[in-house]
Amino acid sequence: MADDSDLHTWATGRLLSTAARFVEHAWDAHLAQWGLNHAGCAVLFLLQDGPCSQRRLAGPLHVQDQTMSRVVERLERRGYVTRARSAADRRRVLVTATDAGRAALREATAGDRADAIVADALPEAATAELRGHLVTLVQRL
Amino acid sequence: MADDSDLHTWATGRLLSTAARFVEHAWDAHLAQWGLNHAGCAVLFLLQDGPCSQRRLAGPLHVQDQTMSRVVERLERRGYVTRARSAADRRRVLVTATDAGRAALREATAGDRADAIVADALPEAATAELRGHLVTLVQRL
DNA sequence: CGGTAATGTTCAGCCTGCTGAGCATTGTGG
DNA sequence: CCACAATGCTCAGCAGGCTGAACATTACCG
Repeated sequence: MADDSDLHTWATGRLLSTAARFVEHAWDAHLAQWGLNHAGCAVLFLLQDGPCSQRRLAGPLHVQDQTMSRVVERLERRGYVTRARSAADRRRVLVTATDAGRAALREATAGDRADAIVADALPEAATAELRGHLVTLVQRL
Repeated sequence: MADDSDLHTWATGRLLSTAARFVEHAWDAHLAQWGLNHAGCAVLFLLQDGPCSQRRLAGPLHVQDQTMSRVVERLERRGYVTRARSAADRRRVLVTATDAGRAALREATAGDRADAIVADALPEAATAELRGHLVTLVQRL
């Protein structure tokens, strides 16, 4: 309790990181059932629209190419994704979700479990406000 | 722009992590001038009240002991902190800020640079709302 | 056509986080 | 007093981030 009383004196950045870590941790714990985590889950989500190069996966997620390379490698090890050099442009690596990958994504995200984590701790109106401010923050940075 | 238009469809967790990463990155870039980062900076801040065991540093920051161990080790390498086994309880490691550490903290945090990062992207009222929701989230998780 | 720039991945290395396990010290109950 | 639990820290290893640098492929321009 002594900790939380000081919470208001923290820099907003630290507050943000801590909250993000907590939510991410809870989400990862749920995804662990399928050998997934938040990063891999986001990639599988993007792959629903069809195969995609690694760079085109990294962009929307605002992550470096090098980071994406390893996330995809891990997904490949788990058998949720296949990688193949593109025939049209041999620099590109085309990432494709496997049936297992699609199934895992479907099961893991069934019932909006992702947002339930936040929804359990925050009223709906507050969540909407929070999301709005976060979107603005991301867009401006 | 195509990326940001999809931002509203993201899970709140991903939104939170991305925003946190962005703010942290900007903050780290500023702290790099003194060979610091967000983690070390928070530790130096806590040490203002005097020497402290590593566990008592990890608690308020909601971080594992193992993580704190390495953050403090890094601060020690930079000369911002000294470590010594406690005489009263030889299990404890007493961490003490050096003059250099106190000076670095003072310079790095001068002018509220930490919150300026968020303040530049978000109006004051929105920041207050955001902070309120984050505090609630952390307390409930 | 050929040199140079741009593109897309990967490798090496660092940092913060986590888990799991080990180790020394201290506290405690029989 | 001594075995056993609790405490405080460290080591090993993994994962997601980042930077910097290398590499092959492709695009472009003189």
